[in-house]
Amino acid sequence: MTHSLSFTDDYLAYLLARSSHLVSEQFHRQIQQQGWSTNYWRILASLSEEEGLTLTQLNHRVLFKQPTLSKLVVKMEAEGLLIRRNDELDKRSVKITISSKGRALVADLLRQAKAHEKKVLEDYSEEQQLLLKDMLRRLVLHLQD
Amino acid sequence: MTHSLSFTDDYLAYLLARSSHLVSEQFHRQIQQQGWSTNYWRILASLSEEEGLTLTQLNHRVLFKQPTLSKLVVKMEAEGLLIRRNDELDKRSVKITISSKGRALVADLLRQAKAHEKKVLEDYSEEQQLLLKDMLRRLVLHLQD
DNA sequence: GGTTTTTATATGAAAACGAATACAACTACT
DNA sequence: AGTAGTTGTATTCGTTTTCATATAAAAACC
Repeated sequence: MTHSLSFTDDYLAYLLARSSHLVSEQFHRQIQQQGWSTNYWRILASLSEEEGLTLTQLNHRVLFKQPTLSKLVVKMEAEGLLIRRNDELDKRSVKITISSKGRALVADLLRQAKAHEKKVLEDYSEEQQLLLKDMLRRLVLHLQD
Repeated sequence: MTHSLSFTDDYLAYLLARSSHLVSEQFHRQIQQQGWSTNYWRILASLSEEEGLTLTQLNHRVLFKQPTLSKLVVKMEAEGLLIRRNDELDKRSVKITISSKGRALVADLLRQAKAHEKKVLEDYSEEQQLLLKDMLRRLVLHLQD
């Protein structure tokens, strides 16, 4: 005997948008109170994992529009959070690397992010957490081709 | 023997943001090619389920910022997609109802959305789909208090 | 090699957004 | 009733985002 759901309560895109929003909400406020934008956080988190990404590669991770990222990255370089340099092999490309200042900042934010996630998931068993994340990872893999 | 994951590949907020983005992406393009904004879609979809929502209630569903929704709703009224009227009981409130024009549009979009979701999930078994959605629903419930 | 097409990034004008605030109406408290 | 605090919506204005396009380099084609 299944309970009948409204469209939105059974619509995957909405469930994802809503849960994504709810999970990130408080953390984003937390970051903003420290004077940092969530865009910076996403960019730095991505850069902290891989060295010398091009703008396009970085954009693939942060999911912005290309002109948005282009401008943000210029701004962040001016603030000393990252370094842009032209690729030797492909002279159209810009390679972006996190700076030591950026690294220090992101280390702090990473700690906060982990702490926040822990709190968000505190009522979930280890198993449930793994299951949830695993399903999402598979969904991402399935869709990003 | 667990495979070691990078931070982002194991960070719930990112997995949600990424899957949300991927799932919605194509459908949003599809809507935009028909000349409609994704904001309109979200608003109309919410309105189609409940009559006479106030701006605040609607905003709770569409997850915008209040000034954004306030402006959008005025614009949409001018386009005949919805009706705004003052609440009798609480004269501060604006009650928003979908119009017949809005209803016709959303009916079409709802069909497209369902078709799109079906395609997104076509490789998933019925069971997996239920499991995924159920976990997300529970996450939303858990977080929205 | 020259031409066309595609790819990577930047830029400028226009639109959208959002923080702060204003204002009006409601609630709670005395 | 009067006052203080809260809530619901609109508006202003500076910032951010985006569409469209430019530019330059690389790739593909003939």
